[in-house]
Amino acid sequence: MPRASRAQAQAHREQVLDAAAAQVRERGAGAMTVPELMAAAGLTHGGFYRHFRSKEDLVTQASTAAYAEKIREMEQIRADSPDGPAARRAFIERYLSVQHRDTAGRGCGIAALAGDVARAETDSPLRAAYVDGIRNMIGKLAEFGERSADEEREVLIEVSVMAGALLLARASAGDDLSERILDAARGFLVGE
Amino acid sequence: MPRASRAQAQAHREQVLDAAAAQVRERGAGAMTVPELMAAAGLTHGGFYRHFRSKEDLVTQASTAAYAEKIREMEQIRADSPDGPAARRAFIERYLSVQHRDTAGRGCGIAALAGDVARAETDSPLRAAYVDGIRNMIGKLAEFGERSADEEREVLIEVSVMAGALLLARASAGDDLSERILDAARGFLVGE
DNA sequence: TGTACATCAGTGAACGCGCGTTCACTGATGTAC
DNA sequence: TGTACATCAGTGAACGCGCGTTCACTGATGTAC
Repeated sequence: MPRASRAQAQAHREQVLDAAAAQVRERGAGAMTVPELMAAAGLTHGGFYRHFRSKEDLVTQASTAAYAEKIREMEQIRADSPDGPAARRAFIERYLSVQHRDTAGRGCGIAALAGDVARAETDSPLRAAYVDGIRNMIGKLAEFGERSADEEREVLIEVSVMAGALLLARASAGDDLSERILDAARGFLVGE
Repeated sequence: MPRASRAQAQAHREQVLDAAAAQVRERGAGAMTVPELMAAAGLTHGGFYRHFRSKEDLVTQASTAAYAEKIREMEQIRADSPDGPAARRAFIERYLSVQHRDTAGRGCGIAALAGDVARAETDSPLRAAYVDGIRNMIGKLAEFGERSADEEREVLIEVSVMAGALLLARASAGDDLSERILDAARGFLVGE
């Protein structure tokens, strides 16, 4: 396959980026490799650098794509719901489900990448993308509810409970405790 | 240094383990290297395997040590406090401080390693150690408060808020949002 | 308590491995006329 | 619309690198008598 058309090349780029967006959440940037990601588009590793400046560049783009994906999902949930509170409830119930716990690759990047970004340089593009992502998520969540004066504090607590419960549930998956964490957080956020 | 005494060897082992317990929280298991850890005890890398079966073995022991360190800290706080609720308050305030956010290497392993353990095999020793650690932490936290009937749910929510807020604050450090997350969580857990 | 010997903590060179990245090359695609 | 040529997406061998791990070796420590 010595020369693909522009449309094909663009499709390859998107396949690699999509595979990376899943892998970075599921296994982390360190565990994903260039040959493996290129193979996801049916290619060999050599052509990687016609699409991305470096692996780090791909990781940043893939993370950004992961955050954007979640925002689109939130907008979809809002569109499918009769009102804000119903959207909020639907979002939280999906977020704290066993299914979300077990499918990190398509799940919330804010939760999945928190530990990795915490270890990144303070001025790294990865962190900038993350802060953008979490701001967007907070913004969407704020749109969902009619709220009190201390709106931001409430939303920040909600996000902390959601991300915290999801991460602890993932780390303790295989033990009863995992489901109990999800249940407790769900009960707290959306009532019995 | 061709042969150290048993006492010296034991001290070396502890220095390596201690350095690993800090590194695994601060940079993750993937980013810490055998030569670097041995250098922390003033040794070269070759002797590593007289102390540990493998790097993975060290990581497991270091994680376990990190969890135990935190439990000891909780017991210390309890001993220094007049009653349970005061201990709970002191623990939470320390947990959600900027200082704890900025010193992951000596901080809570449950929060720092959640993302890594979530990606470990379901039956790995790393995960078993983690579940032990989080159970201990939950148990200690439960001892701190006089509580309602739904004690476990309350404690699980508290732990989720704490770990979640700490992780999100670390990932967004350098931005205003980081401190606002810590403040919101602290306000929620210990009142104004 | 002394002596002779076995033990074993630590050394440092070496290994195989897989990684990210580079590069000369191929040949269909895209473009200029 | 056809033709001639430049472009460039993808190939696959090769690179340097640092990793975890092994191993023959050293010589002070620990032990048996």
